Amino acid sequence: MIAPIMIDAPKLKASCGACSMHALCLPMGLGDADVDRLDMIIGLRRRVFRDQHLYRRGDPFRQLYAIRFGHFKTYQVNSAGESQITGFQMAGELLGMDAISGSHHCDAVALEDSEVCEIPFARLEELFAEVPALLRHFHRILSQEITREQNVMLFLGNMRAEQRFAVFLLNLMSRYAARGYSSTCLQLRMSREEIGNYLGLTIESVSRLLTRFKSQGWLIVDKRDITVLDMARLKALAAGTSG
Amino acid sequence: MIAPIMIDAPKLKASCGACSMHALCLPMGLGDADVDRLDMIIGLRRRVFRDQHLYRRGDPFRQLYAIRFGHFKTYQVNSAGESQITGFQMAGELLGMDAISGSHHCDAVALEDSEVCEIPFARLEELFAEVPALLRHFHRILSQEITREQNVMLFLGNMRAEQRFAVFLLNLMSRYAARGYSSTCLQLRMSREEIGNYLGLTIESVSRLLTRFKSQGWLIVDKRDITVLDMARLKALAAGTSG
DNA sequence: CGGGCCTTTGAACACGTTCAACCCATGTGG
DNA sequence: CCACATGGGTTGAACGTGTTCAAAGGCCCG
Repeated sequence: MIAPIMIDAPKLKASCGACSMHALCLPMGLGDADVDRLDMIIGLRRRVFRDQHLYRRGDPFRQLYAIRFGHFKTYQVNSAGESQITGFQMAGELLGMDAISGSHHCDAVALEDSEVCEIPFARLEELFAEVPALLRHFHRILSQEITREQNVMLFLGNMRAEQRFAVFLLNLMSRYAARGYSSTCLQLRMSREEIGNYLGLTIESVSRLLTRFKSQGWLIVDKRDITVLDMARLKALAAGTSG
Repeated sequence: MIAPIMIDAPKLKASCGACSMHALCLPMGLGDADVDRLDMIIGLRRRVFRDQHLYRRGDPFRQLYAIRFGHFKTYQVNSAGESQITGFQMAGELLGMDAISGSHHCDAVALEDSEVCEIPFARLEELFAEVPALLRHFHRILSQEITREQNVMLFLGNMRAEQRFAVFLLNLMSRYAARGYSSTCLQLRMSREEIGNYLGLTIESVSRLLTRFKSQGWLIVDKRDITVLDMARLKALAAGTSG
């Protein structure tokens, strides 16, 4: 194993106030004064290149990461070495919450060249005491992560392939929509294999689903560019109310 | 729907100091003085009879619940009305963390007559400011819940029935062991159907698995009483290292 | 004894997997 | 320039795990 040679991007101080994600991210709902206090503890920005790890299972926990831009995947590995992708994360979302118990319990890898803000947790804890609104929002984020995962269990546990895939697409759509992007077009950042892994399906099944959705006229598919033509249909599939 | 007539058990003040679960539950690791402070905010004990809801999806969030004795299941319901059990909880475990974001996102139902402590969240938040160790432990609990769920995704997403079932049994075993019970015998508190639902299998599959494990001499099965005869085998199955 | 519920067992089926071949775009070296 | 390798994706055919449907067994409690 030879570490790839790469030049670290200059590490710039991050600023929540100036960040386009501040309405979705950790400072959500804070007043200007409190955002400033948060800014003071937010650490450096860190570039993470495609396929690079942001953290690995077993790494000691020091900080959370807020995604400035780019995309990540997190995955669990079982004792037989097989992995299960547990989520895809995009700008404005927080990474590393699985590690608050002491060390990281999953791996996080960049799907494309990305940038995160490092949030030293010890300093964040200090700030919690001074900014109760921040603590409250942090608890909401943790709670939402728990609920998000329960919804993944829901589709892994009792939906058929078609329904899982529809839920997956709609979930991505709505997250991009919340970030101001089109709510009918999207560019997948992950490979078919990664989608399949996440959905508990094989790459072939995902490929067949895409082909079928396309041939039914529900989607336009061009490599990783997806356009939804029949949103109602997709929603009906996701809801399980279409036969 | 007629609400069942039942006499509410007298609501007693809960006491962490006197509770046998205090080493596993919210007060874990706190000094006596801090446990006393926690005691002051812990609300009443509440009896929840078998099949009764502790909370329902959509209920406003006011408090967390610590299980004193008994067992619960939590489940998600999709728009088609199908449900997915997302976890089984036992004494010393916390319920309601999915709701911190505002309202409950799943249902919690008692598997047997049980008792919980009500922990008013607003008062807990006040206490966080005064007892940092409590806040830190609370964050650990939330984080562990996230990791637990990721492990459920792992088996729902890429294990075969046999392996899922082995993982399920071993998980129960270890949790009972942590509570001082036998690490080879256990009494299932949930029906075959509930196990199947949790594992993403049908009741028939669960029944066949039990029969097979029994006939292979790995388990003794008598209704809901399970005794493990070949622990090594079970662990190998769970790890996926047995062919 | 009878009814209800949970569980077990059997047989046919179906969904998604597995295995294999092929496509296509990209990049590399002669 | 072509030959070739590579990685991601698609397609087809056979297979297998777990489901579905159906029936029967066991147990509790009235």
